[in-house]
Amino acid sequence: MYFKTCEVLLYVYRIYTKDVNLDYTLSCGQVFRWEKKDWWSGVVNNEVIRIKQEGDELIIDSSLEKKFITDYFRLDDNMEIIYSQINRDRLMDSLIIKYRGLHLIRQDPWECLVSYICSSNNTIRNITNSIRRMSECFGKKITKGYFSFPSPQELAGIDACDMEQCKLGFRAPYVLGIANTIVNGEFDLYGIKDMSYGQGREELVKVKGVGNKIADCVLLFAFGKLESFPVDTHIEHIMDRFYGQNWKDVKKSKKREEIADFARRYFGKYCGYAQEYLYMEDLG
DNA sequence: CCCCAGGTGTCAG
DNA sequence: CTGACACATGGG
Repeated sequence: MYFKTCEVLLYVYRIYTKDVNLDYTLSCGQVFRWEKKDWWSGVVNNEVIRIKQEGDELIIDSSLEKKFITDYFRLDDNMEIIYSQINRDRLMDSLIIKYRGLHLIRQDPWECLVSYICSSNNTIRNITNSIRRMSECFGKKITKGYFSFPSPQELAGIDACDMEQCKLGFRAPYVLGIANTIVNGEFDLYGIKDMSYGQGREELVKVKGVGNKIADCVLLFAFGKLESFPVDTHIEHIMDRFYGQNWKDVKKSKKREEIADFARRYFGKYCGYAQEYLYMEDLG
């Protein structure tokens, strides 16, 4: 079904789903460019998407087709199997009940990488504002108030002075540096898609500004490596609280890696999903 | 003034 | 190899 408005061809269609909760999915902190009014609206793949949920169906207003939306929101994930695998104790059982339908999202690798570079020692509010400013300053205008996220090419030539308005602070040189290494062919970000979790991580941590945690975020949120378990302050906090006896003798500098390894053993190959439910819970 | 925020690079010991 | 510290920006 389609109709014409403001000289732009808009398509509205529905997707029937099971075990999807759009509000949890878009507000759990994994993405930074979605906003909820009546509908959720965001920019993905240089297009505006408006979407809302009515019961078990998603109503989508976008020129992006159903296949893209299904892939982006991982609507084909078999949540019954994933839940049964990660549901190892009372805590996860209660989180699955509480946040049922929270899906991981399959983000664009470049936008995801830059977003999580911005996340280091920062607040979600500041991250969101920086990403919005980068889009407004260096992306392309799509429609009123909506800008694409700037490509590596669009950021590669930019002078550090012109980046200051985006308020990335000490992270700006990392972002500009990575954009340049991608454009000149030194770093093949998109090639990581075909690598194993371990190989991809090795490649990502070679990048200046990317450590284990940011690498794990990109591997989970962009490349769909569900065995990735990013450990940040929130995850460390909640994991200490419920499973802390398992690493009480581990040195502080090794602790986050130990937590991630424990989670892989404990929650299994879909532990990335467990991570997002734990993160949601610790956000409060 | 202090502290902290989806961490990471760097540098003495 | 380990721990301490700086790194911009914004808010409590």
